[in-house]
Amino acid sequence: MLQPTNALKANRLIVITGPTGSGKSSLAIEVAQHFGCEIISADSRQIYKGIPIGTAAPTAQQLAAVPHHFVNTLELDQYYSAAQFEQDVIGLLPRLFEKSSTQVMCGGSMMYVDAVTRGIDQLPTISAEVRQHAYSLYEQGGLELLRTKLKALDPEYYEVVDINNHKRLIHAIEICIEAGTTYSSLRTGQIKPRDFDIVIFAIDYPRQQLYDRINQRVDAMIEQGLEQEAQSVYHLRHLNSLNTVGYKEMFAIFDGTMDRATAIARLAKNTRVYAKKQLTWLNNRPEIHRLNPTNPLLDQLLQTLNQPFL
RNA sequence: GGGCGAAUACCAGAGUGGCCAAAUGGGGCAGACUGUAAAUCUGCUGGUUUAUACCUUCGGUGGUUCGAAUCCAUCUUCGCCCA
Repeated sequence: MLQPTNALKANRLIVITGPTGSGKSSLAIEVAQHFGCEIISADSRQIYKGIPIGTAAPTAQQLAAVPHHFVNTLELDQYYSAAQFEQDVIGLLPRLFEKSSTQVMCGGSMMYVDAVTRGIDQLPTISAEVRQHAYSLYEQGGLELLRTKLKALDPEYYEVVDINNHKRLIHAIEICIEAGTTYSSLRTGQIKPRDFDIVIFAIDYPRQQLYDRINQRVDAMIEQGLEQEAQSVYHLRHLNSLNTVGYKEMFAIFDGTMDRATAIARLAKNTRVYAKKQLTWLNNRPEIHRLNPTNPLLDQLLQTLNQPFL
């Protein structure tokens, strides 16, 4: 059933997402220029400083052409999350809407996109002590201990978690401890209403073409000096922000565990795998408008926006 | 010309009479996902709409055997060694 959501609200957020290498950034700039607005980046890695090449962050020219938010703003050791992103974006948008009633968000971190477009549940922030405690459980007793612990803390959630995924187990345990209640009682899964319209687009390349583009982009990154960039942050390799495709592979070269050619091939492959995961996520969001890259993207996007019912 | 070794699924590579449609890795495909998510985790990967089922596979052909990827013969190709 089509809902007449367009133009009901005063403001509108255009979201451009899709797999890595599909050309989101340049389309976002076109769209932003068309509407005279700014760009909110929804990218969990471009937000960090010092890793522009490997994360294919907007270039200096692109940044100069349109103001970008959430790019190159955090130190590599700073904690950040989808929930913080939601809060930050929702906090920023009113100010942006004052300048233009249409704004653009662009990025492939699907959880970040969801955090803004659908919202995520209110959960307590985990203290360092609780986090450390949860991880020490894993170190001491592995998955088995985590399972036992979670089963006692939150039997309901235990029934539905992926019990092989230590991150999920740990996180659930953390929340139960921190909140003093069960994680399942805090999981509403409800979509938060927003006071602005949301229209989401993704550039839909045929798989093979997308993979070709990714392979080319990896070569370009190497030419631009990805290896040197990785070298410059090598000493911080343990940070989550660097547990990232592009850096992991370069670090393996420095470690001497992989030769250069193998590492580069692996980087390309891991990027393809990442793109596939994004596609899987996209497949679960039928409301997203797919743009056909063989035709002018901006035109298609504007045409969709002009339809009376979205 | 002689001697030896090898040929296994998309690739690499185990298996050397039944528990083998065949380990494992790579690659490929598919999926999950509510707080570090470019993270983390899962399934499939000979065919048959389901399968603890059946069928077709382990270079070719022909044998031995109740039973062969595994043993024998022979052929083909590749590698190494002696000429």
